[in-house]
Amino acid sequence: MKIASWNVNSLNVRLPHVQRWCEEHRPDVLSLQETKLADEKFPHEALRELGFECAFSGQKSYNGVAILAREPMRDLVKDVDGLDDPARRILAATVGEGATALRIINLYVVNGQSVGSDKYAHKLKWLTHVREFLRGQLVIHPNLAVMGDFNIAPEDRDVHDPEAWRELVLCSTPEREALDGIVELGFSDSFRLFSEESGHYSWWDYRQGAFRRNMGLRIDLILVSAALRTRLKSASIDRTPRTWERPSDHVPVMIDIS
DNA sequence: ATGGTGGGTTACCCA
Repeated sequence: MKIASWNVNSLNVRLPHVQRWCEEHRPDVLSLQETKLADEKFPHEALRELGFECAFSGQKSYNGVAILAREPMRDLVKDVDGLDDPARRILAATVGEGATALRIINLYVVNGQSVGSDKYAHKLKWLTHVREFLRGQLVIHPNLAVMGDFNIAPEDRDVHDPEAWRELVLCSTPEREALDGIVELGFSDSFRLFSEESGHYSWWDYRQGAFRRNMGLRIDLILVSAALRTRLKSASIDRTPRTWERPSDHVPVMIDIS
């Protein structure tokens, strides 16, 4: 069973990429971030033709998350206790039935703009509330995967130039501690169970030829619960869509579970 | 040196 996550930076623009990638990789579940579409504009017909059920929580212009799945989804959650946030950044859904049912939580974490800004403070507060939500979800749903654009590079080995990024937004110590606090609830960063080395990134700035020079960050993650970890067969990042015409600045990350 | 690119909308926008 393949589960993937991709910040598409406008599903309207990137729908052909999603179609192409899904035809090539056949994911069973795909979480999308930054769809930037109001729900009434969501392209569910095109995605149904690809074989997916769709759950989505969108808004015009900014943010927006969706989960595509081969099987019907239930128990959707779009808001979290304590977060009075109109931005559509969270979508939880249960895929499948019985013992193999899987809880998917799709996050588009607040970017935070710059260390010390109001948006940065909001990011840290947002992560605190999301952590409490995840703590509760983990109790109810042992087979849990939390994925998305975390807008945090977990460690220096996830950063192309750690010294240049030292204590900047996406890499600062308080952000990493907030992420650690989530992981310590009982998750594993799936990618790091299979690959230890640096140089593997999921996002490259559009500017200054950053992708060509591999000046990236690994900020798109799939966290798996302990129960799911025992079923994990692989975890990877697919750089190829970044080479396609008019790409997202992020690429898909994925796991394979038994 | 505050650039540069690419979404979105037509903005003191967001990444």
